[in-house]
Amino acid sequence: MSDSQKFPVAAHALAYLAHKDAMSADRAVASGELAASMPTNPVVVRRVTAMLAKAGLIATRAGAGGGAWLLKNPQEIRLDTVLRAVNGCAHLGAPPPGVKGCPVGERIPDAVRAAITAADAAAAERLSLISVADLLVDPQAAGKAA
Amino acid sequence: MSDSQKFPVAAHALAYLAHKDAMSADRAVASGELAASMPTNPVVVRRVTAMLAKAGLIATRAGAGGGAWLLKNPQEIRLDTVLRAVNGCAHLGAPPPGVKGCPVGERIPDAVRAAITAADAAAAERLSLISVADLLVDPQAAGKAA
DNA sequence: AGAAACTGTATCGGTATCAGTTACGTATGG
DNA sequence: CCATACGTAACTGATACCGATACAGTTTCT
Repeated sequence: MSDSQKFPVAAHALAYLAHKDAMSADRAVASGELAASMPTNPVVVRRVTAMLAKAGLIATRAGAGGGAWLLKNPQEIRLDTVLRAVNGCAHLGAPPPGVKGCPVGERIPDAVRAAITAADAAAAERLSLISVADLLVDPQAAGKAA
Repeated sequence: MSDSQKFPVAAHALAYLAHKDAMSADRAVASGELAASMPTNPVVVRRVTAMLAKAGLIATRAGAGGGAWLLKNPQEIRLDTVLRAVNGCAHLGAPPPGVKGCPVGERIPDAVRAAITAADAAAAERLSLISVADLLVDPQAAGKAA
């Protein structure tokens, strides 16, 4: 999998909630409002917020006046957590299975897989340096965060 | 774009060429042989080797006895170069365009884009520590390379 | 109680991408 | 001349995604 917009949508939604100070049920933001700021469809937003809720980053409530709000401070929500919450990864592809019997054909896929895993971990580690709060201060802050 | 197998195929092909000591035209390896070691289709291999040739990593020659061979030593071919040669990237998705007029809705996409770019760069940097030669020594070497 | 707002989820259609295959023109070597 | 092999185009089937509609269940307000 992966040219998914889930991660960008999730990051945007969390930043929006942080900006709106949605830290409790009485300040919940509806999916329609979040969707309007992307812009995208409210259903797309709800598909993502449902995953974020399962990951414990936000809470949601149905019914009039319902919506989503943050369960943690924006400074404490790291983007690698967000990425994992929406099942995203820095997918570079999976190695082909390799061929039995050929000693080199058998081992290369494992080595390639190890390289991909290492790159994936490096991307996640970089994202762990960025918090949702960093997304609000200025467009360059996220890239500079260290 | 991007759950592509291009990067794994490219890495596998280069490692195979290195293993076969294909360092000159007279040791060229045909796409059929490369494909057989993945296994995949020869055309899939040629689509990738054509890109690697354009990037100057290998050379290819048509006709009987033709095929692909390396233009650089396996130790000198870094995996980030390979990834760029096949137009791959650690795709985490692209931010939605954002909404004009809303100050927060306008800036968040830029911040998200900066975060994604940073993660992508981190993945590439990690790959730059791994050479094609590292893929041959042992399956874990690639992950350990530093 | 009834209306209105909102979530979560199922489903469907349209679009895009990819792997694999076949086919063809071109180039190379015997 | 002919077999070999690359590069590329075209087609197919599979897969994934976004967006939209629909609906059941939940919550608030009057």
